Amino acid sequence: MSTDGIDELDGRLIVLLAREPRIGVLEASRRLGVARGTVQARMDRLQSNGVIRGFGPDVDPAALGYPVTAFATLEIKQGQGADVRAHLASVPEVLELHTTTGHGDMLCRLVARSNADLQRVIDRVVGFDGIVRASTAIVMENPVPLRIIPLVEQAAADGPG
Amino acid sequence: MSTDGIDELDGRLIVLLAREPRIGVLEASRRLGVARGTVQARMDRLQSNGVIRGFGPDVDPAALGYPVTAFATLEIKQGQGADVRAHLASVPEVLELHTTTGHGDMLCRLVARSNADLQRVIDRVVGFDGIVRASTAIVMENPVPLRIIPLVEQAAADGPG
DNA sequence: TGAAACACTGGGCAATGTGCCCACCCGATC
DNA sequence: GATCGGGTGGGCACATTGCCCAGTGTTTCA
Repeated sequence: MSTDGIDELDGRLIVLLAREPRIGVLEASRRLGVARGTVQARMDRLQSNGVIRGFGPDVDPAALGYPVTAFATLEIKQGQGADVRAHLASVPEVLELHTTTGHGDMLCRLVARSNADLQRVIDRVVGFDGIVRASTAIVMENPVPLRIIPLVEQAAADGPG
Repeated sequence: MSTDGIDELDGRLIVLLAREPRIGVLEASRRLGVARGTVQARMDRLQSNGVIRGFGPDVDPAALGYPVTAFATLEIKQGQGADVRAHLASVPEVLELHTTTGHGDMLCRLVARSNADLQRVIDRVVGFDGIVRASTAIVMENPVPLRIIPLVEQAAADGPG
């Protein structure tokens, strides 16, 4: 079993990678003041740990032509969960989907080309038998974009284990 | 001004990068069947475009020891927006924050070490003067993790402009 | 107390990829 | 008919990678 948690060096490495993703192993080792092999080993471990899932390109939907983001809370008909999940997964504008506690609900993140287009997306999302009701909140501002650095620093400070 | 939208080759490149983030420019050019310089130019353009924001490590909070995710809807006292934003930004467990239409609200994504720990996080989040009320939905399942590939394919199919 | 296990260091190697050139070609534009 | 933008295919020096090694300190455990 991989021990949860990261130590201080792991933390510094992840933060460094987050801030300057294109640097290589050698440069990272210079910045961190450790040997190259150490960085190599840490990165291997972090990835096989699952702490670092990958280095996918961070694509901005707005720059793709989808500047509108919204969150939709869905109420699902009993027993229709699997069908609804499959349906939502087939809609490209659904960027993520969670099932949550509360009203036996789902929460999904949507994007659209415009407010008018959002209507089309929502119609497509809710135009499915298993969905009883949907309430949508349109995002106006994003004061804190998805981030991980503060949490990494916290986790590193708390120490491994 | 950069024209919104991507063409079919951009799309294939992004999808390729998303699936195999560690491949280099040369390998990408081989896979796509184009010259290396083309890939180089496309990547430069996509990044200065803002379509690709970067290649940050994709860190899994669960593997850091924060397996619990929740979404909190916050009701804010009039005029306290800026203070609340600053307060939430100072909490590491707040991974993102949006202001939304609806009840003049905010929506934030939280993580915690456990359900019990979530209580601590929520107390910290809402223990601030400008926040009137909070309702929290704990994530049970994540049938569609944050994704971008289907949207990229859609955008590429729709063509540039 | 001794031995083994582990992580890190610092170094060396061949192979590969990178950044940066160039000349050339082609289609669209004016 | 010329120009321009984007793609091609090639070449170059240089840096980096992946992989090896032996040596060292620290911790763990018998």
